[in-house]
Amino acid sequence: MSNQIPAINPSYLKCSQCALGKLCLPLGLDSQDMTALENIIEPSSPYKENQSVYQADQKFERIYAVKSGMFKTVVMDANGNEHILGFHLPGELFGLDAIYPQKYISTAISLGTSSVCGINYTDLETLAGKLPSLQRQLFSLMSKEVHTSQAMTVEHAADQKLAGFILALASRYKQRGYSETRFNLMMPRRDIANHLNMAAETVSRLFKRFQTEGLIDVKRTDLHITNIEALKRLAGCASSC
Amino acid sequence: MSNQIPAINPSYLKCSQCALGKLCLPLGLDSQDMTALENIIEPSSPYKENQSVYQADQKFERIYAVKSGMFKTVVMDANGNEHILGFHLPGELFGLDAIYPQKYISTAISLGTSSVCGINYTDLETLAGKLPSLQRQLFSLMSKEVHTSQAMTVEHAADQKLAGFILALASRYKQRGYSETRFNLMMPRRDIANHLNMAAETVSRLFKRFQTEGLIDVKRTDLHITNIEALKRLAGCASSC
DNA sequence: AATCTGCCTTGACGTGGGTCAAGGCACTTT
DNA sequence: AAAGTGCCTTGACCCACGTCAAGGCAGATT
Repeated sequence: MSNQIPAINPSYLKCSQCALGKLCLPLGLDSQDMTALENIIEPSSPYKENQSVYQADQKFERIYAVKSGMFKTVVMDANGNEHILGFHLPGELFGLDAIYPQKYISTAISLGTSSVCGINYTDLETLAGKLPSLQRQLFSLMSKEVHTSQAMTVEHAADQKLAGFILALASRYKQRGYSETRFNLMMPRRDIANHLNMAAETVSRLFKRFQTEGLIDVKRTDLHITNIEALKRLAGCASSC
Repeated sequence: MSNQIPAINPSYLKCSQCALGKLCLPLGLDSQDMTALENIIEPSSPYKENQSVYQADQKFERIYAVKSGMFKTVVMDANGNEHILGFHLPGELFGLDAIYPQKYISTAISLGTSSVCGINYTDLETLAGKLPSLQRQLFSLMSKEVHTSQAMTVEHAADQKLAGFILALASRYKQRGYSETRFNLMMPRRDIANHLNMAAETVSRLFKRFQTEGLIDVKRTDLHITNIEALKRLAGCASSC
């Protein structure tokens, strides 16, 4: 596992040329402000599967925006058990939880080939002080992050949690302009189970049950939601509506 | 339940005179910046037990800092089940999760007699753009909030969750200059259970087990931690270290 | 001082989901 | 094409914890 940012690929330099602009940090910035932001962004060339962007306990320097692919953030408890805090899709930030303690809490790992933009946090703070629209967007994204983590704690039973997880992914893919009802999970059952605090066997059995009940259609990591309304009813709407 | 801020009590006006200054929003501000912050703070006179500061779905206008007592934030799912997202101690902010959606997600309710400072969010944003130390403190507090919500998702078994909950309270009381090992829980068993997604009976049985094992000493809401190291070992340190 | 009310405790019982173990399926390596 | 590897599925079993029900205790009410 590497914790270095791979060499810069010049073709990836500009937020203004990035398809994710309208979801990511630049949301709400005019072209002049966006240029200022571009000057402090450090795009990376792709990470291969299972490479780490940063490790837990490492000194905090940058926050990261996902450019392509998917990343997971993982913590280890005192007994050596790993726990996946979350999965991060293109346009989403990670590393925000490191601001307060000034060191990374989790280790960030790529799922499949994936790339990020690194943003030096000191520079970002300084720039946010100058650009009200950037400051506003940062507060907004951090607020969203708080909400997302809280929503997860609401669901109770295993079927609710899994339904909520699927719906949260669906809604995030939809925002990004992908299909809400058909997408690739990217991560293995074991990772889903770990993230939701259940056994991989339970995920497998629930996928089967959802399929029998006509809610979804899964084959490996390829997921098709066939009855989104019923899925929302099952989830109790906590993560989604 | 009221959702009005009670009339201003002049004796509560100044952050600079507030014992919580070093924990709350003013942390890191010099006296000039603190004066600017004081001008946008709206202190409230106390809420009685079970009064609401704001209701879910209400338009977002202010974030709140706890001045005294304790508040809980509660959401209701589609099936009408309430879930307690968190408890808020003096010097802690709540309402931050409303920034992104621009409406309150939860209802905030006082536990016992408690008071808050309201802070108009638009004014706060404007001021944060002018005062780098305030902007920094806001980002830092929001990052902490993200971390807290995430930490909760790590614990797994009921005994780990309850141990983690006790330890998190202990550490927050310690930060505030109160005893780390002896404090008042403020909330009934039912609220603890709800927050941790378990039955009130389980909380009762676990309290008893912890007591038998010499970890704690509880009588109603009065809690005494008698073996904090063992409690930390049990929790797996996720919420605490 | 007696009754009421809300909260907590304790016991009995049932079940959701974890664990263990075996096998299947798809992709990789040779 | 055969063997290997990793992931997923399925079944059997069992335990932690939820649910239900009864009782205890402390503060409020009269």
